[in-house]
Amino acid sequence: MKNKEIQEKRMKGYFIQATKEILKGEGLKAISVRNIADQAGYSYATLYNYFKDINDLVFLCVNDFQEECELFVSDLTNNEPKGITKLKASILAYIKYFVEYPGIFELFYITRGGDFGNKPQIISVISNSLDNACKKDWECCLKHKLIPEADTEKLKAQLRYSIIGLLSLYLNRLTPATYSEFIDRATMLIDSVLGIKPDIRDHLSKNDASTIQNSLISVTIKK
Amino acid sequence: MKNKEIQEKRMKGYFIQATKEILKGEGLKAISVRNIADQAGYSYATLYNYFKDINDLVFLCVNDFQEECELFVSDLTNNEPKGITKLKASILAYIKYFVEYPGIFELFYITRGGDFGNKPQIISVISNSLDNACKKDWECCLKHKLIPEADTEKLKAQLRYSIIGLLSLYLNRLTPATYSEFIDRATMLIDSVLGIKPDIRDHLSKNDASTIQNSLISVTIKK
DNA sequence: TGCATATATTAACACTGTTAATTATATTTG
DNA sequence: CAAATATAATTAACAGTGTTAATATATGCA
Repeated sequence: MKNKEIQEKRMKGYFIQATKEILKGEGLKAISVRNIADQAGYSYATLYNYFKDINDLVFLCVNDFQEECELFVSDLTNNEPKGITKLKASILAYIKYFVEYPGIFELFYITRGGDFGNKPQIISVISNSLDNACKKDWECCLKHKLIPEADTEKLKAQLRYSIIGLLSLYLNRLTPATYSEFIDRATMLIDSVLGIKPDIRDHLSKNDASTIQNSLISVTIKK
Repeated sequence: MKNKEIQEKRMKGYFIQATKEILKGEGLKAISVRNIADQAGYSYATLYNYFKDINDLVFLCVNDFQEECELFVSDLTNNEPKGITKLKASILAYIKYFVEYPGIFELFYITRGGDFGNKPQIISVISNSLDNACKKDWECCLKHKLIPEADTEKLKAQLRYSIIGLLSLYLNRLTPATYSEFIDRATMLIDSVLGIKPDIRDHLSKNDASTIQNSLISVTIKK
């Protein structure tokens, strides 16, 4: 029965779409079985014919949001000069995506969705979320030897963890209290992890896409 | 009326104690007004005579847990040789505290408790949680110039954020999947932030409390 | 069309936080 | 000490939550 599969996929799509809209709009706190079903135009119990529980449904949105996030990042950093500067811009854009959609941050890093053991694919997407959003930039930096290959994994890990922490404190604990202060700290954090000196060149480089800049090698922790 | 104040404080204490027990035991998911009231030996509505809502009550536990955490850290690191080694051990102990009590981690860094604007004291305790748990170690390292003073704030920030992220991924996303792997990553993270080279001395140093070791100065990002 | 199957819906259950009304308990006053 | 009052604790109720079982509706097939 091919029709059945098509219809089932369509139905799932309706619920997933509804869930995504609520998550991006009112956020995770507004997620409920009845809310989602309303938005999808069905009764709340119908949902259980297609998903085993509400977590199952909610976490299916992760893939779509990761795609959207990567688009968001590349859109926001298109004009940046390649190299460390663009890597830094991508990380900042990644941060801004989750500030714009706090519900998606909760979904990715906060909410405990019960039995994760069965969904290694989703866990993998989440764990590699930042790395994938900056994939091209890392490759570029490696290719041009702007970052020692031996350090990349350490740096990626440091960035992955510290940016989750930074966002957690800001979104969950209002620390720091203002957005501009938050962006300042984010910038400082990225700079200090990547070993970028606060420099006037940082402000000029946006309009200077000719050369690849800021080699990291000279300022990295030595082996 | 002095008696009234004493009695009120006592009553609050009963509920706070009950909340702490549940948080340390079954965790935050088991927290409910009726649950807490049961544990305290009162009816659920009685709770509202002493706390404006359940968040108000739950977040009053933060202070106690921070104290307990600092004790936990100093107990676990008493035998470590002072200096970078002890600082590192303290950070690891801090991590272990929250792995032992995931509910307290949720309370500190995850749960959104509504109107935080009115509780800057609690926010402050949370924001400075790690720094305070390692306060003496930082002071020692600074005093003996094991870490350049100019770098301390950056390093503290990096550690603060990345350890929250590390714990989030492990406790919320089971990444990595095993405890030993997690501890490995935690160790690597601390080492790479503090600039400690993986070294045999790390394993020997536990029984060598004679000297202060591992000066950071020579391996720090240069100014 | 009539029947069988699959799908959608309503009803119900056990929870949640919170408030209002009610009962029980202390305290103060005559 | 007894009665009136104030205070504290309790139960009842409401509007939510996720989930399941029973019922109603629509679909596909002979």
